[in-house]
Amino acid sequence: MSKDQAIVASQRVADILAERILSGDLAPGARIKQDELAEELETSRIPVRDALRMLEARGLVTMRANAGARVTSLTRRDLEVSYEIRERIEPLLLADSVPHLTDEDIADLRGVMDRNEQTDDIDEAIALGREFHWITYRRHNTPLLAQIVERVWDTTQSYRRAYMKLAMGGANEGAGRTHDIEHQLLFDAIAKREVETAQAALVMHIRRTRTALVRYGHLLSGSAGEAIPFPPPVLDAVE
Amino acid sequence: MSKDQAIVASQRVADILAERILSGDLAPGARIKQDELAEELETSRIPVRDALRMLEARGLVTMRANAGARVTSLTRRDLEVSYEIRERIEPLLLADSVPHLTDEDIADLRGVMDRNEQTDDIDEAIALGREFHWITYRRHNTPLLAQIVERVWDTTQSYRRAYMKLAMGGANEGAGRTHDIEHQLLFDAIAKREVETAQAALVMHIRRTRTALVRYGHLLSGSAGEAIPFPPPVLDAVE
DNA sequence: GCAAGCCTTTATGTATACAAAGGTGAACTT
DNA sequence: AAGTTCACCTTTGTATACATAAAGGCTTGC
Repeated sequence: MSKDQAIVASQRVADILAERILSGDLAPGARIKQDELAEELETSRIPVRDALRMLEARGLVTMRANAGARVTSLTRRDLEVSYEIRERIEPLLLADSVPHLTDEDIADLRGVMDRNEQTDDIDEAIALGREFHWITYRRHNTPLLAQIVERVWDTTQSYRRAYMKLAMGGANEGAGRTHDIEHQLLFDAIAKREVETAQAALVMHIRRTRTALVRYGHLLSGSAGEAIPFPPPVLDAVE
Repeated sequence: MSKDQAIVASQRVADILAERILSGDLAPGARIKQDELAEELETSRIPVRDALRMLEARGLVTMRANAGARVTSLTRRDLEVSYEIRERIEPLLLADSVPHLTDEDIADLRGVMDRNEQTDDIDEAIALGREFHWITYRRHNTPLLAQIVERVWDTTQSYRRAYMKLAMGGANEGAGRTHDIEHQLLFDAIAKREVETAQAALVMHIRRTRTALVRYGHLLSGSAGEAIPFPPPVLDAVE
């Protein structure tokens, strides 16, 4: 009873699949075959189907009857809108959480920032960035809102990674630094429990990320920007 | 081939179940047994399970391993937050749609308003109100955003109905009229393609609905307002 | 040589059957 | 009499097997 050992197969499959998608192991648009997964994870197709549906609920996977499942892919427009959504609703979540954050939470935040300064691995930086924000949301009392926010984070994570690898890879050293400074601003406001200041810092942070991402967007993709229904991946074609 | 004849069983089941939930036939918190549904709809439990997962993706159903599925129920807090979310993201969807609305769309809007004035059946008024707003969103180009908005509408619909039956039932004749006036304001702005005015009207409309709903909230529910995890329904206990 | 249609192949959708987890009620103990 | 425990029963989770639809390659005709 250490934690909650994978109780049901479908949940176990869902966890593994989610990890693969979020880690970038499976890129947006990648086809997911039920048989393959079932055999690899030594289970039947039923739990796999269940898992796919669960991930569809999280927005990570898109299914179409008789046509299989794919890792959800976004158009450039969807990606941009995702950030506009975040800009508008994450301040709500933040305000709901900040007043209840403990000193220990603040210490955790500082810890994440420290770890972030000591790494230059992009994948780790992605994970730490995510951890940072979710600590700030840790004491929320609005599961519904948190669920929506998490969904947007999930579906955009692959693109965020693609962007960062592009942006960092170039001579663009300043980008990461700006990001860190914004986190610092957010942290300071949170540490002082200044909710509105923290909200403002968060909005600025998300907005700047969006504009930066849009500026790189046309480099990332071959997409015209039209809303393409299903099969064609937009960025990061898997093959 | 009149429309799209129920192609796959799971989709058919999902459609039927969704209709029952949205119509109020199944109240929040109601238990859904796979066997029952499967037998009634003359299919096996597999498509039923699939359908439940689909509805979980839409937020209409909440599942827990080994404990069954229930119609999603919201706490008072969740309900209030839902409206705060709507207030912040629906203007985005509206702005995305209004510039592309055709004259025919405008005519449809007027038609819905007319039909609404001629009815005093609450269930029909609910449906018409929903139809009205979704016509204004009809020409959007952001499926992801629309999906999130639809989800919030879906999960709150039962509560909206419960509130309206309470509010209208009383001597509160003015509530419905206010609602209609707000729709009229929104319509006028849209007809003139004044996006920002329309957004302002929409925000006002949602905000007023929220405050009205909160004012009645304590009458509707026995809930203390705490976020209750799973089984206990909050409003509209089914038995 | 190219295009179109049929056929094979492959993957998904569904049914039946069995295993296992949860909840409920009754009986027994304190 | 009240609380607790155990067993049964209900309901969900999973595996195997079969049906069906989509996709791609082959053939055939022009």
